[in-house]
Amino acid sequence: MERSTKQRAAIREALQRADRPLLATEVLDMAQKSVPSLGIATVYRTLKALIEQESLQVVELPGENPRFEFAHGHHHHFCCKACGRVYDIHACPGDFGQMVPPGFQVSDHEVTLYGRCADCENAIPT
Amino acid sequence: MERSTKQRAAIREALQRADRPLLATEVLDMAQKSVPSLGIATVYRTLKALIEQESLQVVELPGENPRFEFAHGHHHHFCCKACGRVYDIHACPGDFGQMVPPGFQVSDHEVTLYGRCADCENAIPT
DNA sequence: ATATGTGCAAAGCATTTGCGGAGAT
DNA sequence: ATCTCCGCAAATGCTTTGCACATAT
Repeated sequence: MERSTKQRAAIREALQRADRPLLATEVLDMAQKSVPSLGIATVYRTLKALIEQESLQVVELPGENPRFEFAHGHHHHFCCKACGRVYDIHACPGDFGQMVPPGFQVSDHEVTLYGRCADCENAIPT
Repeated sequence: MERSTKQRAAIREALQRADRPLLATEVLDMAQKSVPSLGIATVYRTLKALIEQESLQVVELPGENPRFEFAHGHHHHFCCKACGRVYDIHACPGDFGQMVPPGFQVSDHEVTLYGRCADCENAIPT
């Protein structure tokens, strides 16, 4: 990732503007507002490069395509079953060391919560 | 899932024999030992049906293809970074309700732990 | 001027689906 | 006999890659 191009700027900006992890196609759609000719291949290439340099992190939810967001420390995610939006959760339950059998060493963990976000709770129920 | 066929028996048996969640291709390979003509489409169709009737559950680890195991209650998984094996963890941290912003409702959660399993801890370090 | 970056289209994978024939009931 | 199931191959959907042209340096 050496040269600075309008495509890369647009992709960065899309990810920065969003307050949530974005799908590759969402990055494309948003970035195409500044660079209409942008292709999906460039999006994937740029995402890959940003991940390799650890600027981006990947958010993988079961059964869904990967989402991408700028790395901002250890956090978890909440997925709203009603609207599908994924929110960052900055709280962390902490250590899981005592959950595992003796001899096992926990170095890392991932937590994903599911439910209804505030917006959907307040809306008329299905 | 009504008729009983040798293909379905073989697929079931593969999943039952394994002491760990299996990839679709692993199910195929194992089941083909009893039914060599078995096709991958039948594996996917059968897995899908077993999931729908909640006999099977899907284990999705970030960046990996889904694995399948017979449902056996609420539990989580531990993935050994050294050997790649996936272990069931039957402990559960419990309620995550206080981790989310006000108005959010948590109905479900998933926890994946990473680290080194007892076998790899005892082996010579990398 | 040169090497990297981009867009397009084709290729790769994992998974799903349509269809005619095989098999369970 | 009937209706479901199977295997094959084609179709999807997401992601990657090859190539020729564009462009940042």
